[in-house]
Amino acid sequence: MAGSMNKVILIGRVGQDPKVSYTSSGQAVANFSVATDEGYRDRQTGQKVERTEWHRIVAWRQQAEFVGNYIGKGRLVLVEGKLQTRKWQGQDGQDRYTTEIVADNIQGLDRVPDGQYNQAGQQGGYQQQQQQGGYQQQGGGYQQQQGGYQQSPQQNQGQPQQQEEDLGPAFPSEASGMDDVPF
Amino acid sequence: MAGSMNKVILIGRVGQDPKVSYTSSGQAVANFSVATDEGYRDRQTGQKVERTEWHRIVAWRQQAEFVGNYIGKGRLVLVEGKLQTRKWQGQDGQDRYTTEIVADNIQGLDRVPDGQYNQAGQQGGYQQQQQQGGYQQQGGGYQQQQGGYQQSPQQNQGQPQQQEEDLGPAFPSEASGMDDVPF
Amino acid sequence: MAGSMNKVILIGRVGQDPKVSYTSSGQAVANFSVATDEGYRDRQTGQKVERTEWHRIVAWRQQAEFVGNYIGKGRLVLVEGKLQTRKWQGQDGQDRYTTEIVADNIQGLDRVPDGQYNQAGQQGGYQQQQQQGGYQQQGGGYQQQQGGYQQSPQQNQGQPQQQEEDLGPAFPSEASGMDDVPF
Amino acid sequence: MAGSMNKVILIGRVGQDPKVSYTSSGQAVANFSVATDEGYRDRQTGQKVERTEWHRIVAWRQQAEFVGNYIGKGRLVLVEGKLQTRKWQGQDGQDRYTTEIVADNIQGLDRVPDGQYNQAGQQGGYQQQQQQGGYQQQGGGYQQQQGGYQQSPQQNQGQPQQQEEDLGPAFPSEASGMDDVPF
DNA sequence: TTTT
DNA sequence: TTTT
Repeated sequence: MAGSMNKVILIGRVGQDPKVSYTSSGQAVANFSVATDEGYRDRQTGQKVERTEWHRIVAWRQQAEFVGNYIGKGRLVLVEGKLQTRKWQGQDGQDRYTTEIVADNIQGLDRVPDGQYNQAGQQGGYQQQQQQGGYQQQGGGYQQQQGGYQQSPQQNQGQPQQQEEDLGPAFPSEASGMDDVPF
Repeated sequence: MAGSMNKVILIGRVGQDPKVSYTSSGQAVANFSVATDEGYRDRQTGQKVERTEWHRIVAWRQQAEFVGNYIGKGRLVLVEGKLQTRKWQGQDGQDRYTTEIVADNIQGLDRVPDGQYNQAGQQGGYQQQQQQGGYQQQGGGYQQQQGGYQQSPQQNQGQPQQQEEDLGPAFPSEASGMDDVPF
Repeated sequence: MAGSMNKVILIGRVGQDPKVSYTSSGQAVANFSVATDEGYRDRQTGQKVERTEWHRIVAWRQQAEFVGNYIGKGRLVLVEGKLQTRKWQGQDGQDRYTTEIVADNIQGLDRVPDGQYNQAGQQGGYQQQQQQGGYQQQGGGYQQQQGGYQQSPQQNQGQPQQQEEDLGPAFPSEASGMDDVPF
Repeated sequence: MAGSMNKVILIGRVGQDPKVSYTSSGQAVANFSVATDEGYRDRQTGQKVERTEWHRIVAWRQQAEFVGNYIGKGRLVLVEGKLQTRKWQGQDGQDRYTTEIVADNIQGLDRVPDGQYNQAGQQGGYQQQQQQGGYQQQGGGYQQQQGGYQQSPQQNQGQPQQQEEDLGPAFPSEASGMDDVPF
């Protein structure tokens, strides 16, 4: 713990509207992806190349609520957090590993599109927020989705990241029988 | 490229002596793991818990040479770099993804153990260095592994800045002929 | 040099259009200020307070040219660099110290206002750029301003930062007899 | 507050044993300096030059206590924090400005020298700690300096989060009764 | 999957 | 001096 630092700072664009869910103990968790771009000169051709890197972001509790209310597809965001690699099991029973940035600071760096944010703090509960047009599209939470993980594995074919199952389970102990999911 | 940042800063301990190899075009590449520790208080038990996170580091060219000469198992290091997720194929033919920190700044933060570093710059070539006791354990590089890696060059299509043979499988425990590494 | 890091990362708003000048050896240098905001809760009153911190930024060469062409008052910017404290002499002959961020990475995070940027790279020299409406307001450079520093000390009274003399001399060896300037 | 980042990360050596003091409201505050080194190649002579930069660090409350107990002259430390420029008045009545890093994360990166740390947590109060050889050299706090600092409380108007007596003059060489510090 |  |  001393003599240790695990810090990530990203600025990039959000790929899809974040998924906000709730654990069985009631903790909010948000998952989304951020793209960073890098320009470099190819060493062989000498040409400029643009390269996009995708990052998986996880936010908890108040950060997750903020994400659900204010962060949507296409927004430019600042994400500060730490790296965490989590183990889960593919359908073939083999171990898979996914690395994510667990965010402790998320900020929007551009304007919230008109009509797309939520007066969350002023108006009350989460259902209310959804009706007002918050960014999050899924409020069902993992508890209600547990059945779903095993019943509809085919949903994830060819749609790597934005289905319910996209990240591997948020709480691997609560899930089993996941599809193979890339990144 | 503008409005983008992809930055990682780690301070931690090196898990095993780095592997230094050379691509077929002669580029040095070093691979090693760094552990960061985090103390936190468990929300349910209220107890302090120590958690170790392992990070995969990749360094190229001069950084790789430096790593081979000065960075060994157990050293406390600073690593600054960027996140990069790379796709590879498991033995079952399925896609796997591995996230690494591509380092552009690596520094040792403690003393080099006596007799364990190399007067690289003063004495010439790489073979010479090895004989003097540099940290790297594998100087032969991936050339010896060609049977494994060069059979499927198409795996790396669309992976800029990475030679096909540069990094190998993400989780060495699934592959033959490599040392154990911490993850 | 080893075991050392000096890193600053700022995201904030540019206070005034940057000043771009040239040293006698022809190096471009840009100076500007960036405001960061911090919200905190006052420990005594319990109220939320917004606090603005101002940072002095210096950029050299290509970064300075970029700043002159694309960065103007009010823009949201990312600045990455290192801290540097520089000594200069006030009119009373006493030493003064000014801390600046020497930037190696500057990016605009919002849109360039219409008509306010410069096709610098495509159209040629610096005079040309100015006529096309680049952000920088001063192309004279320090060489031509050396006389001015001593001839018009009164210009700076009560205008702390955006006059020619505002930063203390960029190259203290080339200047003398400066006003007392607050940052 | 949103769209804002003010972050500093330093790794360097502590210049002198930190000063730990207490504000009149009982808050601990630690002040010390950290040196970072930078090697660069002179553009004119082509020679390698080593340059040392000194940074002023301020830590509050628990961080300050930690500093008093574990951080001493010569230690290699990690400092993470934010930039803050503070205004004060020189003996000539003129405004001076000092930029400091307000630390929220301080870690020692090398071993604590034998006999030089304090079993603070295990043994109780602060006086006890001092007698056991903690690093801090000044436990009396600014109370002893009231003659100098409390005469002009109005100097600090508009300086949130800073007690009037907390930091003293920026450049101790200009003030009486303080140790030499590196800048 | 984003965006310029 | 910026901006929300």
